[in-house]
Amino acid sequence: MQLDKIVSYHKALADPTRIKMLILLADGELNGQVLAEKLSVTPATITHHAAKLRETSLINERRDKNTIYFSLNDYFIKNNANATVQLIYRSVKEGENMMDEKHILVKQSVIRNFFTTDGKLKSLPSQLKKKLIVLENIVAKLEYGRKYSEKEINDFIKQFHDDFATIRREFIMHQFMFRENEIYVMNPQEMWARWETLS
Amino acid sequence: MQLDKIVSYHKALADPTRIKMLILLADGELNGQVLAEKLSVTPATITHHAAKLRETSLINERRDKNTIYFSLNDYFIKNNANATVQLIYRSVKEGENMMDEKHILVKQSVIRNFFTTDGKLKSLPSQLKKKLIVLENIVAKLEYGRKYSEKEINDFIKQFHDDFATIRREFIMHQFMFRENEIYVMNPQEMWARWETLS
DNA sequence: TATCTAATTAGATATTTATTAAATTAAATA
DNA sequence: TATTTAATTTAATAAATATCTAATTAGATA
Repeated sequence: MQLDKIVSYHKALADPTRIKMLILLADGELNGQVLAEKLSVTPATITHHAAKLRETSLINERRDKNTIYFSLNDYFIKNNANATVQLIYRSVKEGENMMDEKHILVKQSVIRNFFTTDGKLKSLPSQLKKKLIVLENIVAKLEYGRKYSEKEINDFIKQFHDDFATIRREFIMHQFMFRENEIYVMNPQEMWARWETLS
Repeated sequence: MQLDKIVSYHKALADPTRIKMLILLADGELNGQVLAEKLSVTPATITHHAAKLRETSLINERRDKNTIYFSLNDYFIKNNANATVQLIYRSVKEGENMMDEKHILVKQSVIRNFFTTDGKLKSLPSQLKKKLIVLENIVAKLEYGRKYSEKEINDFIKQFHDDFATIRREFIMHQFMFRENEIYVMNPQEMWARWETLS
């Protein structure tokens, strides 16, 4: 029954250590030892919490040799443009009242670092959070509601970067756009959800 | 610190009795005795849970003589347009109650009208509410968590209707599924945020 | 093979919390 | 005033859970 899923979901987020884990992971993947160190708990405690977060699909895991790297589940980022995610993205280690301005500064800094002065994209950041800022900055220049052909999208992206195929794929993967029958449209939710999440 | 607020918020929603209370209150205000009766707990338990919901501003109270009526907090309604609230409201808007079977009849009626006896879709309803019922009924037959190629999705849909392209687009548009890089997956939220499946 | 490292499991403990019965409070009414 | 009704508080209990230490597992490497 879906009631249990709702309760499990909120239980997963109803613990300060787990929220802190998510905040740390929002900055990039980390393994158990490092999480334990940063949160001042033992690795066993991390295992315990990771299990809870995994059960509700909030994190992913990747194994490299005998180290397991945890990361935020993209789903979580995409579908939770609410206060919790805002906290996870803003709060972090800095002071709390600076968060709003701080985040805008971060965003401006990312844009400054990854775009040339005449608006071309130098390269796509590998860090998820920065990548989303870059993609958002590009997609925001599309006309909302308009349908684009694949060629139009390619031409549009080429204004910013030659590798239009990669960026077009990122739009779809991160749901900045939908594609159907070779026609591309912006995700309508994009207009507010993404902004809430990132700004 | 803001972290505590977030944790408290999720703790408040991390209990089945409290979620049920909110679902009941979404239908209109109720007093403690009635809530206790409907939820099969004692009034003392309602007092306990009401305190938790009040602490996180999820409910309001109104006194009339010596009866206290609880209701959902407007703030909660307006500022929590997330899956949990949507579920709480959806269940009410459809005249649905956890103990009530009326919504199942509505769904069965739609399914009877739009599907043939051997499970084929006659046509896609134009009315949104009915369309969602139909789409839900189809998508529920997919394996949760499995990744499907475009061809697999097409073949799957063709079991129900020839116009797989339209239906596939509807899946994406209404976010019953995600597509990433030619691979389709069910929206994980589907598991609990949308209507419960028939079967 | 033996050893090292990261992660998990098992067991124990302390804390939180959901629930109830019983006592108490607060307000209305006969 | 005495009674009734709804809600709360109190005290007790049971269940869940967060955390730790110690032991164990799984992989990689010397």
